[in-house]
Amino acid sequence: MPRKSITSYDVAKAAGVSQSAVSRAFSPGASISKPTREHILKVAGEMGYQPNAIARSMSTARKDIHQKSGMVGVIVTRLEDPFFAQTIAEFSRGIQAQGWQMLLFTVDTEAEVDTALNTLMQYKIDGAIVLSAILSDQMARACNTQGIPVMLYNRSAEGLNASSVEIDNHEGGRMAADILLEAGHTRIAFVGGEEGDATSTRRQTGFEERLAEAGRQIFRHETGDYTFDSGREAALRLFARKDRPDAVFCASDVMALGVLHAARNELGLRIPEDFSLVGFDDIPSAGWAGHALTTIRQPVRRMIKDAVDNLVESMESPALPPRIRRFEGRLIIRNTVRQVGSSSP
Amino acid sequence: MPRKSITSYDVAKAAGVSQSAVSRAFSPGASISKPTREHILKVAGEMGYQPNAIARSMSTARKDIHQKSGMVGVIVTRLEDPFFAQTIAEFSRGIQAQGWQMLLFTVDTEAEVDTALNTLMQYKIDGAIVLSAILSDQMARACNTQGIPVMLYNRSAEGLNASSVEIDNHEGGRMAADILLEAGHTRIAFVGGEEGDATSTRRQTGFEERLAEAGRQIFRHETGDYTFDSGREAALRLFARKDRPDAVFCASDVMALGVLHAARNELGLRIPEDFSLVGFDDIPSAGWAGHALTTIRQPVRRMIKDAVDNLVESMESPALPPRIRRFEGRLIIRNTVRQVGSSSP
DNA sequence: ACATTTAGTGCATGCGCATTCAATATTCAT
DNA sequence: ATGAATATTGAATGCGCATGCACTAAATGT
Repeated sequence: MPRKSITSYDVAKAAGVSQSAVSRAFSPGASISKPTREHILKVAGEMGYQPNAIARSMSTARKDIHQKSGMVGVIVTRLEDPFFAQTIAEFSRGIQAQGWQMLLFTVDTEAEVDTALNTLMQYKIDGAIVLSAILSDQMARACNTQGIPVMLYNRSAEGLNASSVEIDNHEGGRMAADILLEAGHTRIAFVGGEEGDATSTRRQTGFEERLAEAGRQIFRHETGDYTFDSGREAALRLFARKDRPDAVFCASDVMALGVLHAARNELGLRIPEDFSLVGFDDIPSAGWAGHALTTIRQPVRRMIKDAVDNLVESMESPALPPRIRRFEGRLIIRNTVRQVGSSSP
Repeated sequence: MPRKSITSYDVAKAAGVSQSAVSRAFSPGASISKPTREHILKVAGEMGYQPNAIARSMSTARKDIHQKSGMVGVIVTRLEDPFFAQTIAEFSRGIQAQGWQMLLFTVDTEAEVDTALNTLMQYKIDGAIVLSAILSDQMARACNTQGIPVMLYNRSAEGLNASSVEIDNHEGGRMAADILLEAGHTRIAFVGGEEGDATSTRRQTGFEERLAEAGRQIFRHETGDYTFDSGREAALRLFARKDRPDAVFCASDVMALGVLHAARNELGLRIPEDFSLVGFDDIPSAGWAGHALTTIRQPVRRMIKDAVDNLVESMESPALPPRIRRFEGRLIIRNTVRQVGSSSP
């Protein structure tokens, strides 16, 4: 039998003060004497009173200032993916550390982002983070109008009047090509994301650019969807033919691991003896001893700290202009690329 | 420059009706004529009006009925763990599918759960889900008083006046012992969670019980913290001595994979030739070809659907009594336990 | 045709809090 | 000690919406 919860009036009555006093007791920096505050806090504690964040949000909706809810909306796809899991975990900690709450919305396709953001905006979020997806011009403008800063993570916000934090995908692609070329590979395959996927496309472009500089081009191109299985299937297709690649670059570690497991344990191939493999992201499992995947590392911690800090700044000073930030990846050499000088298979 | 957002009054004026009419237009089942509703919806659409969920929540706080916010609080630890990532992903979809939003709170230790729940309650969540942790009696009672149903996932709510959904850990432990005994193992090690961890303890108890029935006991006991590295380190310790185990049961797949990688790739051991390995959970990567980990599967999908459905019911009918539900795990036989009849190492 | 129900609408109110304003208490400077 | 500046306090108000209530228009019954 749910009972009405305790309000500031109840506390005020019990403490023999006005409701205003109670409100002030719970507002850091408010004009109230120390003894009064302590007394109220004591009484409130005994009664188990907690200020109602919803009501607080209501009453801060004044003039033309956007009402503050203390919540940050986060929109994410494929949360089960290790890369996003890690990302969300970091975001959650970062957001909480700054005193905000995280309203999480999962979408299955990029097309749902606008709707999701709309829903979250009904909850008067103070800011939004969109992972690996982009919003429409229109939606970005709507957020702008409402004074809600938007942070795109893992995508560029160019031309959108939003902030963004991402890895330099183009340069990352170049790095991958670099090490594969250096190892002397000639039949280099690429496993990317779905047609039109911005991240994959950038990685591919950088990869091809570097290849071209060496007078080469992608030997074969397979399309996946960033899942392990899609990597596995790509491998099955790649090695089913007579003319096999001697190296594979995957647009993500998860897909690379799919290739790795399929190759070693289903096709009986050796890595790097039979072909070299390079991933992207450096998720935790890429470093597991049995994988030892050579990959391009994203400085996730730093990127997320930067994203959170920037978003918080924008939430606190709505006038701040958006900022687009690109981080450099780093090649992590492990054991899936053959050493220079080894003989070609 | 943030502008005041559009309110129902603005729409009312534009549509030539009262604010009440606008409110009714957006409330399914409210008393309003079809033409009026359609006209209002049209005008509202043109103006970009969206009802303010915060204000809506405020005004539904009536009488002694708890105010509804449309938000479900979710408290989680170790979101980066594949098991939890998958769990949260499912919960998120389930909660959204039923029209609720998810307010996510990450904690680092079980001790923070009470505080976290308290914070979430300030946001007037309509219900709470706590993953792999337990709340204090006191907190449970507080939720009860406020009419907030609590769902414990991966923990039993026995004696707590809360609902819970979990796997039968005891029986799961027995299953693991079963297959290991059947394979003829005699020096069986256990890698569990930290001292006092309820889940690990239950799995261990069931495991030992079955072992005892066969006149055996745990050969060696190692303690981990459910991370890959802790599994790896446990393996290093287990196989550093002369008297090595011939089988290892880990309280989680992640730790089992730590053991597997360390054994195969750092210690040069073969699985299952040198020792058998059994995990728990059946996370996606357990099934990867190169792992092929024999494990106890949790019917995650079903469990989460059950948890969400039950919580939603409780949120909609506050009088409903809590319900404790235990699911049965299933042994998934893959390739990390030696076949019966093979010779002992 | 008239009484009675029903549907549709607007007005007024309150949810719990922060905040402005005016009133009072306290402190400080001289 | 005494006026001025400052610190505390309470009363009153509004945030945006849902809803009880009163009232009118339409629909139904006899």
